[in-house]
Amino acid sequence: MSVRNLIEKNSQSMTPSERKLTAVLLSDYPFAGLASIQELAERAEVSPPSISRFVTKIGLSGYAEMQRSLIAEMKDGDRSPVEIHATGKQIEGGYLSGFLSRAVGQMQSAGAAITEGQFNRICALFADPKRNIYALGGRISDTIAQHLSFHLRQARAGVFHIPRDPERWPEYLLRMKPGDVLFLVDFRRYQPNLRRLAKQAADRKAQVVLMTDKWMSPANKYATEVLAVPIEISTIWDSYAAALAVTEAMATHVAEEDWEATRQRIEAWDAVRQTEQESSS
Amino acid sequence: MSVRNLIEKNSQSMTPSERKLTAVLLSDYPFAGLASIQELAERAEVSPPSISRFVTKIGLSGYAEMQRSLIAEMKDGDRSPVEIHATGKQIEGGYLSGFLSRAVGQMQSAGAAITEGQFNRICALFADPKRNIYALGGRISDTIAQHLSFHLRQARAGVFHIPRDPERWPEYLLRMKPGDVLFLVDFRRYQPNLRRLAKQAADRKAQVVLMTDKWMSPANKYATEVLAVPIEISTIWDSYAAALAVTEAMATHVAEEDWEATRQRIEAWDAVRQTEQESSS
DNA sequence: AGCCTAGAGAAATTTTATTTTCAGTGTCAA
DNA sequence: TTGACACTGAAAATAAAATTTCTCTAGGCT
Repeated sequence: MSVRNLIEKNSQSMTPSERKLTAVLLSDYPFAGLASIQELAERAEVSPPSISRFVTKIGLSGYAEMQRSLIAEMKDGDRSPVEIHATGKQIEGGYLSGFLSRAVGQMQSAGAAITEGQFNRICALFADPKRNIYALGGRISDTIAQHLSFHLRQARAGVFHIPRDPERWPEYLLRMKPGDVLFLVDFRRYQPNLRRLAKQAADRKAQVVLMTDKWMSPANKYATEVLAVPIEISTIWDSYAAALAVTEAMATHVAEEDWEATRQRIEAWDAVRQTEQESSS
Repeated sequence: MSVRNLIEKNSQSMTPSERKLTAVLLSDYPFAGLASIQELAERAEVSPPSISRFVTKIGLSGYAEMQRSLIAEMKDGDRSPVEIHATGKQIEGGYLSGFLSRAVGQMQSAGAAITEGQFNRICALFADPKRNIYALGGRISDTIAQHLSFHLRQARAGVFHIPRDPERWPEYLLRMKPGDVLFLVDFRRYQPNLRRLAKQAADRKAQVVLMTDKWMSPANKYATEVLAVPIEISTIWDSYAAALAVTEAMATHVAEEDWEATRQRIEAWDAVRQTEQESSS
C-alpha cells in the first residue's frame, strides 16, 4: 500500500500538527517526504518528534521506511500516476474527486469550444495599449472579471474594474472612447442591467467582449466577441473553474507576450507597496 | 549540472572500483543513488569509503549532497514527463489548449493532495449553522474567498466577507466568537498582514481554515486546517483554477447537504431583488 | 628483487539524523 | 473551577550513517 493511501486511511484521526504535515506531504508528493526529517519539520512547522510519531501511527516502522517506500513507489509507481491521468478512473473517490473530474471535463470542452483564432483576437484586444479595458461581471461572476482586471493591470496601464454599484456606471461609460474594450461576464440568471450596460458601451463604439454560457446572455446582441464557456457541472450550482482558467489563459498570454513591460510594472508596484508598508509600520 | 553529467565528465580518470560504482549508479539511475551508502556499497561490491571518495571526486560535497541533487533532478525532471503525459497533444493545439491541459493536471493533483476526510471536516465546519464564517484572501486570491462567501451565503446565514481594507478588520475580529471560522486564502507572495489576521483570529479561538500552496503561507502556524492546492502551471503567473474548483466543491457540497434551507434562502432573496428592481425601474 | 605508489577496505571517529522520554500547555467534561 | 487527557516540542539518548585515518595489498618501476 502506498504511503499516500496510508495517509488517507488514517486521515480521520489526525491531530492538528499531523494535518499540517499531511498537507505538506501530499502537496509536494512524494518529494517532500524525501528530505530529512528536520527539513520536513521546518517546512511543515512541526517538530521532528511529531513527524516520527506520525510515521509510526500510519503503520510504518520509521521515517527511513517511509522514504524507502516513497522511492519504491516512484521507481515502479510511474505507472499508476500515468494510469490515473490517462484513464481518469479516480471517480471512485468521494465528493471532491467527483467534482474535480467533472471540472476537468468542463475544461476540456472549453478548449474545444474556443478556437485559437478567437482566443488570439481577444488577447490582441487586451494587449493593445491604445485601448482602455473595462471589466465587470454579474453578481457572482464578477469574481472572474476581477481576476482578469487584477492580472491585466500588472501587464499594462488603462485597466479599470467597473464597480458593482450601477449608480457609478455612468462615470465609466462616459470615459469610454471608441475602440475601448468592455469585458463582461454574464452567466445564467442573467442580469438585465448588464445587458443595458453592454448596449450603452456599444453605443459609445466600445468593443464588447462577452463571456457567457451556452444559453447566451442577452448582452450578446451587443458583443463583438462572445466566449461561450461551459459552466454546467450537474450539481445544484454551476462551476466557474473553466471560465477562470480561460480568463487566466488570456491574461497570462498578454503578459507573456510583453514580458519586459510586465516585469517593469510589477517591480514598480512592489516598490510602491514596500514604501507603504514601511511608512505604516 | 546533473549528477549523471558529473559522472560522465570524470569517466576518464576512474579507478576500477569507481567504474563498478558508476555502472551500478547509471544502470538504475537515479534510484540506486538514493539508497544508503552501505546498501549501495553492497550492491556495487565496493566499500563505503570508496563511494565517499568518489562522490567528492566528481565535485560534490558529500553523499548527502548527491542525494539532494538526485531528488532535485527528479523533481523537475518529473514535470516535463507529466506535462507531456497529461497534455499529450499540446504540440498540436495553441496557447489556450496548452494552458487548459495544464490546468487539468493541476486539478488532478489537487484531488490527490486533499483527502476526503479533510474535505468533509472543512465542509462540516462551513455547514454548521452555529458558527459564523468569515472569509478573506490576498490581493489577488481574494476573488477565491469572495466566491466562497457568495455561494455559502446562499446556503446559510452568518457568512461575512472581510473587506480588503485592514482598517476595518478590527470590527470583524471583535465579532468573532470562539468556534467561528475564518477562511483565509493566501498564495505566494504572501501578505504579512494576513498572517497577523490569522493570529488574531486564533487568539479569539476561531478556527482558521487556510487555503495555500505548497510553499505554505506563514499563516499556517495558526491554522486548524490547511488546504494545500497546486497553483504552479509553468507560466509567468500561477493559476487559481484548481483552487476555485476546490472552493466551489466545498460550497456546493454544503448547499446540497441542506438543499431545503438553501432553496428557501434563494427564493427569499429573489423575492427581495425582484421588489427592488420593480421599485427602481 | 626490492621499493614505491596508488588504490582499497577495516576500523575508528565524527557527524548527523532519528527516536524516546519527559514536562508543559491547552482543552474538554464533569 | 478542577481534574484528566491528549498533544506538542525541548532535550536527551540512541542509533545510524558518512567520512577520515590508517593499514594492507598489488602492481609497476628501477
